[in-house]
Amino acid sequence: MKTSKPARKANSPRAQGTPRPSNALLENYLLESAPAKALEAMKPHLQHVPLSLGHLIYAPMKPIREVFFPTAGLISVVATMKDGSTIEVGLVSKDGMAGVPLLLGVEFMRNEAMVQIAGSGYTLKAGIFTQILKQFPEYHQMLLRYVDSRMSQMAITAACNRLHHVEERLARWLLSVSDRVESDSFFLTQEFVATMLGVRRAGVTLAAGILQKAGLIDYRRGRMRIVDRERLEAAACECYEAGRADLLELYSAQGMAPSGGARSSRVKADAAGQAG
Amino acid sequence: MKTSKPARKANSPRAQGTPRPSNALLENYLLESAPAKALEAMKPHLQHVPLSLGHLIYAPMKPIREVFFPTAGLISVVATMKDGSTIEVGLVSKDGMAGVPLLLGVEFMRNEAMVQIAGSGYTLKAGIFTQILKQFPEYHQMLLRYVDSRMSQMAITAACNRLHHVEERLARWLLSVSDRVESDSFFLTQEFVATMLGVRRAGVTLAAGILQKAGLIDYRRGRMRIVDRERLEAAACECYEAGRADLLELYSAQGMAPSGGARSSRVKADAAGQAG
DNA sequence: TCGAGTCTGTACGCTCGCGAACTGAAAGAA
DNA sequence: TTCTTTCAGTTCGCGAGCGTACAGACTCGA
Repeated sequence: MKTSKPARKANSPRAQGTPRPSNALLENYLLESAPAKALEAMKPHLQHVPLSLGHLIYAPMKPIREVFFPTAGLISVVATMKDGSTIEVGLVSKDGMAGVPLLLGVEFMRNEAMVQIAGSGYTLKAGIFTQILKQFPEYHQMLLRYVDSRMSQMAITAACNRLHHVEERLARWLLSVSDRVESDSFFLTQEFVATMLGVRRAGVTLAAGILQKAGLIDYRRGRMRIVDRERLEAAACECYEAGRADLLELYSAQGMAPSGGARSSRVKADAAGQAG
Repeated sequence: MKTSKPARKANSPRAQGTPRPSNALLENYLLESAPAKALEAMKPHLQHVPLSLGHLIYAPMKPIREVFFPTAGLISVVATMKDGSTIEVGLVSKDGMAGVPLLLGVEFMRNEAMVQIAGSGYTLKAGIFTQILKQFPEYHQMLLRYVDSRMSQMAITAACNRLHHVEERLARWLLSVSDRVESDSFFLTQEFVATMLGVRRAGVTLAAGILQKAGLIDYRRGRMRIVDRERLEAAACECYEAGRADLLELYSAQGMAPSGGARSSRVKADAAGQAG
């Protein structure tokens, strides 16, 4: 159960420092791995903007005015019921983009999307983006693979939501977030987490308390820190590994060169091992 | 609460008899609404095959050899956990296709797919299908909208799985199935339903019992019948309406001309009414 | 330094759904 | 017919998570 290799530099926010080959400065994988010409065409229209905590990126059933390529922080796609209860159905970070429906020829969002961890990102006007897709079908094709990975994550989430317990789900979720923001500590209130997991705030307190007492995480007034990643992974449900494997899949298919928690080399082996 | 118009011919499996304009003989909306040339190119390679109950269409993590366009019956995409627990993450019928990843450039399924209600459908070899997509980008684009609708359904399901109770979910699910097979009665064991909803079999018995006593459904040894659709809709969670609105969305965008439960004209109004 | 606002810990009764049985009933085969 | 198999109904104790409420603790700004 214990991996011999140092799977991840613990506690070091933004551990990677090696610049990526070509378009590394952009700090968003979907932009970085764009064909050179497509990127060139986009560049003049890319606007780097801050993503501030809680900001509503998309309102449900409203047209998509622009797409977002985060470079830091985290965007959550959230489903809201009539009675106000909510739950997360998608997670977007520097390894992805918000505004996926545009890739499928649909011009509005069905769910709302909001900034969950502050950061920054590039925006691109919907019209221009659509143009780019037409102009560079290889890029469009690349991005469609990303859609598949999002679908896959959603399928896992759908199952996880039903079949697993709060504590495991919390562990899974924290790990996923950590992977995506490439840091072991980040700002999050329990209230917020509860919204994402679709449980009571008090439920999160309880679950987080257990994880904290066990020394897996450290939680203090909005600041969350993963202390023992190994054991937190053990505490998470299988969905974490499954999701991570999917991401890796995507990365290798796209020729991306990511670094960090979601990309430790043993994942692939694990996933393959349990496939049979 | 009661609609004046006869929203649906009750108890008559396959109630529609009016042939659809052009490619109506095909009985699958995604085929029927294909551009004429694309369809022509596909036709020689389409094989009409029976879909027999329980048949495994796709195994998880295996390459997609062929895509399926059902013409009757129902295919479920199911997520299975290590411990054997399962839950449905997608529903495919004559209004859709199985093998969506191919549309996104991914050549294997992440989840398994199986026949849940016997029927029939067309198969098309993956290689040929991929060719067609390249050759007819308009058709590919059309199908991508279908992907969006599947994603949307999945998002709803993910939320529903977490936030709603067995009884409402059962009602929703039965209605969805009924819409898709275009019949108010069909064969289903409680065991099977439990698998789809991700609950115990006994849980389904209980929920189904309540619905039956209330006179909404009629359930007898594998045969399921919707008795009072109106009230069953009222018993279902909001997710049913939401999903139905999405489907309608898709149909109108694609210029499809479907008939049956999912398409009663009042749906649009309802959906629009609650959008604000 | 104090107070307002925000976030977290905890408690209590309750409901839903679980796991694990066992019984009964229907359908199909011999 | 009788036997076997499959499906449905029901029970029981149990645990997870809910809704609600309140108290404590931290933070920030006045």
